[in-house]
Amino acid sequence: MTNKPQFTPEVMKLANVAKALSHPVRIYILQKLSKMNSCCYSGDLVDELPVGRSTLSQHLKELKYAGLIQGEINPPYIKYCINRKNWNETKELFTAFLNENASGEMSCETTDYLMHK
Amino acid sequence: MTNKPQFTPEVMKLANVAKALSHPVRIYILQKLSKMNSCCYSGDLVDELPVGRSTLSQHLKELKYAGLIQGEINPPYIKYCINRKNWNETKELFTAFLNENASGEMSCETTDYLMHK
DNA sequence: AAATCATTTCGTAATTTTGCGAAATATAAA
DNA sequence: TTTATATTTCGCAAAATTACGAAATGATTT
Repeated sequence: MTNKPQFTPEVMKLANVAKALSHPVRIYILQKLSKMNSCCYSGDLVDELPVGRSTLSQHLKELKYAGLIQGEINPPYIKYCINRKNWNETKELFTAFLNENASGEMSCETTDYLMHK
Repeated sequence: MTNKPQFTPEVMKLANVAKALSHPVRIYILQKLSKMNSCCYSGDLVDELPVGRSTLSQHLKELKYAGLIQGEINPPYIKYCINRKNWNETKELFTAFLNENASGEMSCETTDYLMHK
């Protein structure tokens, strides 16, 4: 049996956040909420997006489940805004992931120590 | 008819890259290839990951399709490494996305200009 | 020419995601 | 109390993702 290790928590976190970001509707919402640093309502968003109300609601639910946004009930509206704390954590997680490489310019073409023949 | 605009190319790019990153196997591969700034073979990876050879091959194909890695045929091996150019573009794209917010600490609790009542 | 080797492609099954409209919920207004 | 409003949940269908083993590919060794 070859050993088949599990993924580290960091790898799982990155993959899960990436999944939450993997739909244009959800990117749009996060971009809007983080850029303006403000909040908005499902009803405002539905006019700007090519999906229906129930579909939008599902995307908001997913973002909420992923911890990236939070909803504040303000009847009959629900005000959504960025979850600042988790958003900042996500920022750090991704920044670390994207900048892991040694700064050197070593590339495939210049490294042949793995070339078999 | 309420106007239902399409997504900007930037939003689509972000969503597509996020989709490519949305599986732990693919995060693991990218982490390894970018961190070491080196290359590796499908056969080396299969022992480190809890998936079979054909499944791993599919994940590599997806990463290649997304432009994040490239394969160099070196029979009977195929050497995979990061696509440096696209990886750097991705880095910039995500960094911009994650840092779009005005640096202020304004939060949901302090912005009530949208509060209805 | 036959056997071997690393890898991919194919066919298929199980699961997840996405999307919609109808119905439900919960509050405010008439 | 009825009506209207904003939003979600439900039930369902279509499409995409994930995974596997078997077969194919393409080059090398025997």
